[in-house]
Amino acid sequence: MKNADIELLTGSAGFAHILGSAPRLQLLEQIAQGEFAVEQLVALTGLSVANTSQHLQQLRRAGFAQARRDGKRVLYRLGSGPVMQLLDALALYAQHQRSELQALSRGDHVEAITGDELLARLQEASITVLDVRPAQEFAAGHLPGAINIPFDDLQRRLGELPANAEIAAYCRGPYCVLSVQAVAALRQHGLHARRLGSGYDDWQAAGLPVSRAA
Amino acid sequence: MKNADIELLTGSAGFAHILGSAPRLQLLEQIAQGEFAVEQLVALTGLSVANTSQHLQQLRRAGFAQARRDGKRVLYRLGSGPVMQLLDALALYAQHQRSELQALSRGDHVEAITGDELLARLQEASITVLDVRPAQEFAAGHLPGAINIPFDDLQRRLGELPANAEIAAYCRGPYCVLSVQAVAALRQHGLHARRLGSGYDDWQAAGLPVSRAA
DNA sequence: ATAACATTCAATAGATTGCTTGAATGTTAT
DNA sequence: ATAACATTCAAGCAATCTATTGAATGTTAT
Repeated sequence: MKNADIELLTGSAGFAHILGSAPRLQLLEQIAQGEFAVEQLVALTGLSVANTSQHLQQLRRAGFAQARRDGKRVLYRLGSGPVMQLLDALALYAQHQRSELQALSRGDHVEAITGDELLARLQEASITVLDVRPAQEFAAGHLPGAINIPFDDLQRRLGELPANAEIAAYCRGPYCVLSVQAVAALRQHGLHARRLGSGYDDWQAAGLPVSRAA
Repeated sequence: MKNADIELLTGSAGFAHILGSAPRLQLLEQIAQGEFAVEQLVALTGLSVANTSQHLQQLRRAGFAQARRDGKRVLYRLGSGPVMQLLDALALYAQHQRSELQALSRGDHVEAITGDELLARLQEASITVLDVRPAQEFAAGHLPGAINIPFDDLQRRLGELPANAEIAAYCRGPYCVLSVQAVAALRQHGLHARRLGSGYDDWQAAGLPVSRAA
């Protein structure tokens, strides 16, 4: 193994270690939504002031957070690098594991539906395909017969979905955060939803049929 | 904050904590490339047998690895969930931070190039645009005038790139792992490369011009 | 059965981390 | 200047994690 790889590896481990703490993740969740002063974060997380400050500084040293002074308070915001992507991947993984555990304990298989099975069931109209990507991406190309409800709109447009038929949700990649969250949300409302194993990109790359425009 | 969110959060922290150890990351790197017995992993990492086994079991409990028995050895492979996506995001972040530190110490700005600037410099032909996505994705649509060298081929096709002109590399998303690695590789070979701030998806979504076919 | 082997379990000492407390820094208002 | 405030620094103890050791489990070959 090359030296540079090992360096990168220990670096990665360091960053992961910083993320391996619930209080720090909670702080990151907060400052991902805007700038917050330490005092506010203390109120939101229930930690002590000094403790919060120290966590924030670990986040800052790792580049996960940036700080700027405004008067006598210090405002923290998310770092400029690909922080959200990392946090999303982490949340996605946690969600995936949790749902898999639940599935095991229920004997219920959350197995993602495959492209072939989907095509077959589309022809007999026994399944509804849901595209949770933003409307723009949907317009640029989507699976045939899919209906588009961007994830942000999902909660208030649940009524547009059939209550009894099966629903297959997808978005861009095979492990898109949105599609997993969408399936979780749909199930919470009693709908029979599964996730399409591959995302739109894979579908397209495999040469399967796509539609354009609405 | 909702209760379910906190649960997911502590879950995420747990997973991140498992990743926050260089030996474990090294083990994951190895088994990401296929199945390995404990003995082999011991040889590759230099850890003790018992220690390796314990790390592997932590990885297994967290779903990062799976094990199966083959005769008197136990073979480990990557878990079935979105493990690689998480590892990639982590490696990407580490790489990003490292290059940013280097840039700071050199006073050199690795600032990603913006779409507007790229368009302007394309018109005066003072820049070469490099698409490092797989050929299939490239064929489905790419930036005007871009040349396609998939990342896997980059090392042996370096000669196709202009030695003096500036190069802007991109792939799918704004923080695509490939484009960052590509820029790093190009710079190692003395080429003047930058990363396009947005990826192809963003470019397309912004309504900027694209070409199809080669 | 017995022996040889690969892996896992269990227990321990050493190091690291997290949270608390009290003092120090830096900023604004009086 | 002085006081009030927000944040950070520094030290200490409890809790946790790591790597090591030696024994235990399970598999194959003799």
